[in-house]
Order: sequence, then structure tokens, then C-alpha cells
Amino acid sequence: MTETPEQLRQLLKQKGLKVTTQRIAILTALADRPGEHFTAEEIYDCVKAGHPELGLATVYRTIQLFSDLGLVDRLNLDDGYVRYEISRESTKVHGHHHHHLICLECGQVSAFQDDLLEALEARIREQLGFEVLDHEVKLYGRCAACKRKTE
Amino acid sequence: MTETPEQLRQLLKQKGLKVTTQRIAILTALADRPGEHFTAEEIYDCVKAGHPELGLATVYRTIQLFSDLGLVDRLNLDDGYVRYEISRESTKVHGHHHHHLICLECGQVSAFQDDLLEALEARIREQLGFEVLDHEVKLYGRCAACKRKTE
DNA sequence: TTGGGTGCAAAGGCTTTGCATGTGA
DNA sequence: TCACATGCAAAGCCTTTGCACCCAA
Repeated sequence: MTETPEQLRQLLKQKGLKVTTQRIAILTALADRPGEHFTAEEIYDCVKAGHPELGLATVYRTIQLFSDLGLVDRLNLDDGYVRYEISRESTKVHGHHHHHLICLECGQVSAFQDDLLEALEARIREQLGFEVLDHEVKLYGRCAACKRKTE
Repeated sequence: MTETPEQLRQLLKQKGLKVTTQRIAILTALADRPGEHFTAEEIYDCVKAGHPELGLATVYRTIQLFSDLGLVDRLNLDDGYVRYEISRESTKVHGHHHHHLICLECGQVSAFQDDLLEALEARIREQLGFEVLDHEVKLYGRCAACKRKTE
């Protein structure tokens, strides 16, 4: 989706919420770097450069709001921080998240798009009667760059 | 795997660690209910019933130890608690975790075994050169029981 | 005996909340 | 104007750590 400030304005107004500089700034910061995953602190530092009055609590509240609106996706790597990334077009269209590839050596996080999970979900529905609505897939391993270094 | 106290004794001795009543009690509590996912607090309450002197810090330290030894698996449902379950035989044999099905209505967590992800992992290796070593799959939706209630 | 293990309490660290002030609409 | 949003600081909450005591080996 890669939201633009204008789309955010529409969405907020439509919900009776206010368009503030902080909200625009935070969304813009995330939208400028799609595919990257930021902690609240990183967003804070990043946005604070241009808006020194920003408070960390506002970042948390705004991210929460964006998450509820479906503008950002959360990612938990179990390192004590929750990370956020701008939601992607594909997410909105298919209602499916992409998969995250996490390199155990360099920590790099990348994404991979694949519909293979739909077959798995169909199987689960048939065998267990469990209706899958959403999924989160994290694959841990070694990225191509790290493999190259070792070899 | 469903560890027995005897197997734990062997494993600890072999690592030069001590066999304590607390460690045995915690492992037994988890092994008694395979497939269930407990928070540290739940383990604490559960074991404390039979061992009133138990401290919560010991639960955290023991769980950490068991996790390092591969005796328990962690599960993070992003609700603020990390959960633990006794490691399963299948995990040890194939080196692959099972998938977790999480019902958004009743919160029930169940497991599903499937090798479909291997095809996905093969594809990722071919296309991206990323070597997958481990994965975590969480599927959110509605369980059969909750679906039945609604219909 | 003795070094790892435990219990208790305090400290950590990320996130949320309360409250007075600020600001879009 | 006025309800929502923000900033700051304090509080929450799960988890970890420090330290003296304890106990398995």
C-alpha cells in the first residue's frame, strides 16, 4: 500500500481522528523505507530529528493507532522489541502477510512472498475444521551474504 | 520426547549440572501435560502447590536452562507472556517445529504437524540463497468448536 | 567440603497510562 | 471553542540480576 500523507488524511478524517504533524511525520518515516523494520525507539530517533518536540509516548500511541488501522504490521523477533513496518499493498489485496527471513548471523530481516501456505491452510481446514484467518511465518537461517562470507 | 525425570538426571549429570528437586518438579509439571503452553507464572503456581518454597526466579532460570538444553520450546503469542511447552519427539527427530493454531475467539492453542514448509524452504534456498535452519509458524483463526457455536 | 542452585527482593527495560497543556477542525 | 492529541513523568509488568544461604555431589 505504501501510504501517502494524503491517504492518511483521508483515513483519519473518515474515522473522526485528527491529522497532526506527528502522525504524518511518523507515517512518512515508515513509508520512506518500506520493507525495513523499526523499533519504537528507532522511529522516535528518526522522526525526532525533524520534530524535536516529539515524545516517545506519542510514537507508541501513533503506532498502535496505525496498527489498528492496518497501516503498519508488527513483527516480534523475540529480542525484547516489537518492530513495525509499513503495510504492503499485497497485504491489503490478499489479506496475507509475507514471510520473514531472519538471518541468525547478521540479523538482517527480509521478506518473501509465497502462496504455498494456502495449501497448508486448506489442509488444516479440511482435517481439523480450523478456519485460518491470518498467519505469521518466521524463517530463521543464514542469508546468502553470510553464507558467501563463510565459504 | 516427553522427558522423564530419569532422562533429565542423565542429561544434567552429563553437563556437570546438579539434579535438584525444583528442576525435576518443573520438568515433570510440563511433561505431564504435553501440548499445553504455560507462562512462567503458571508453571510457578502449578509447581508451588507441591513445593511451597519455590521462587519465581528459579522458574525463569530453570526454563531458560531447559530451553538451552532443548527440553522445552518457547512460544510467543504477543500477549506479553512467553509460553513454554515440553519439547516433542518430532521436534528432535526432524529438527522442525510443529505449527501452532491459535483461536482468536477462545484463545485455545493447538498444534499441527505438516511437512509442507519444506517445499517453501527449498524454494527460498533456490531463489534467494537463504538457508533456512528453523522456522516458527503461527496460524490465527477460529477453531472448530467456536465455529460450531456461531453456526 | 564446596561450587552450583535457590529464594527473596531489587533492579531492568520496554510499553502504557495519568494529567495538564496544546492544537486541529 | 472544544474534543482529541501530545509531552512529560510516573507507573506497569514481565523478566533478569545480586547476594546471602542452601544443598547435591
